Amino acid sequence: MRALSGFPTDRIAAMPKLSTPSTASRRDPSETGTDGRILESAIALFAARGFGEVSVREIAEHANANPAAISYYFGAKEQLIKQAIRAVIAPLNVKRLAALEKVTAAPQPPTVEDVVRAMVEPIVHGNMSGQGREQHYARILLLGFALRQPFVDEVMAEQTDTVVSRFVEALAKAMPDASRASLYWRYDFMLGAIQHILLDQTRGHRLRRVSGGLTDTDSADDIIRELVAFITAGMQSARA
Amino acid sequence: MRALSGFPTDRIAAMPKLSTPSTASRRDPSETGTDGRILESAIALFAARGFGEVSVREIAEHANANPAAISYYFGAKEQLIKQAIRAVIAPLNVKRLAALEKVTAAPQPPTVEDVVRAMVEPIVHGNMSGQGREQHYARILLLGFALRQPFVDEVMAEQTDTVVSRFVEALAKAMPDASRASLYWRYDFMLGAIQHILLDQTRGHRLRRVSGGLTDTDSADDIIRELVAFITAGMQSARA
DNA sequence: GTCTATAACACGATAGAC
DNA sequence: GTCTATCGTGTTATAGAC
Repeated sequence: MRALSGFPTDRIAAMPKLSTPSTASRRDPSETGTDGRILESAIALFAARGFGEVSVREIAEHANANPAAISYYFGAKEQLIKQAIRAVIAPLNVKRLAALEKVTAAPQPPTVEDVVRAMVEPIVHGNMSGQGREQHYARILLLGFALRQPFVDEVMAEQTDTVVSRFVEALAKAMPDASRASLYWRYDFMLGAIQHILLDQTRGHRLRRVSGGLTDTDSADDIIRELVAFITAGMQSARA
Repeated sequence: MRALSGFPTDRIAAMPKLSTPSTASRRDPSETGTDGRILESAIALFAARGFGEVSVREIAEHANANPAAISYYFGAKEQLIKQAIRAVIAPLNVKRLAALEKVTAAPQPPTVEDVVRAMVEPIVHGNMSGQGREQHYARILLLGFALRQPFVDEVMAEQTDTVVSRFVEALAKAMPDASRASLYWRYDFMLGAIQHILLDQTRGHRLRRVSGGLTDTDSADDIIRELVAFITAGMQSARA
């Protein structure tokens, strides 16, 4: 029997060296150094199998590093998880906000579809590109939700709070008659729909199977087309 | 440091006694016996903290049973997880199908909203009732997705495949002009939106926080009203 | 049928040499 | 800055007494 271990919840290992001044964001790991390799391995392995199911030993091995290097660079496993979540979400947020900027820069207000596309396209393309950290977005986010630990909520809030408000603001411009409350609800529904369909790949293509092959959940174009149509219509519902 | 262990992936413990003939469904645990108490404890603890984060020792302790009793009744932890998933999904499926039956029994075809309500209301009420196994639906489902193990896909398929086809069938009656492919896509988006909003409670009421209190994610009525409006409109999108 | 006791093993973290 | 060796603790699963 192989025992799969998790991470500590009742003790926080002291972080050596790197002084962490104020916020949760410590120094970014270098791209090419040992710390960068560890982070990259951690993201890939976590995404594939889960935070608790992957041991730091295994991560070190995959990164051609020593187990002790993880403690050295990241302190405890919890910090490594936090960094992994941040490293996956951050680049996607840059793209999302850039896409939103583009559609809200014009003098005339954006359409609902413009705003929805600014959310959908970067996520779907990033998640399905097959390269880069963003390809693990849906899985890492899911694992973060599943973990249900305060430190996850912290890093999520740190990374996404401004994205939410910027998008809701843009939606309000596109739909001046909608209540702010409804826009927040619908923003959440949008994220849920996107997140869920992107996971179909890692769930044995369940939707493709039950639909008898009518849906190709490996096609980014199909997913985007269907998501945008559904969400745009949902956003503009007159009722509620 | 507390090591949080998972479950075996490379060996399946032999199942004593209970001969398991063909399918995955062994004998149902009794309601009141030791096996029933273990299952109930497992569901509650798993839902709260995750499959890998809860040990069988802890489950046994919570159920006032002996650790060995879990091996005796369920074999390995994996079987206990499987039973827990089944026990949470099954009663909800009964309610969903009953609600669907109700709206499709009439001679005239159901409206889209009728069908959407038949999906949304049982899940939201079940999940937010604060009692019964269904209250753990969203969490257990999420944890099953996160686990990404074939045996999870099996039990999910066993439990939900007929639900999908029945609902898509009903949607087709309500929207005779929509393509079957689009209905499958949209069914999946619907589930994603429902699943995601129900998790807000266990994520520190993130939506309520970012919306400045405009959204009450503890109100089943509010959630249902907003979900039904969004999904019904999304289902009827003309494009894509 | 239920429990005690334990086997066999993996984990995270770190001390200390280099 | 990196590695070896190890500590202490947790885990699942089971053998064998009752």
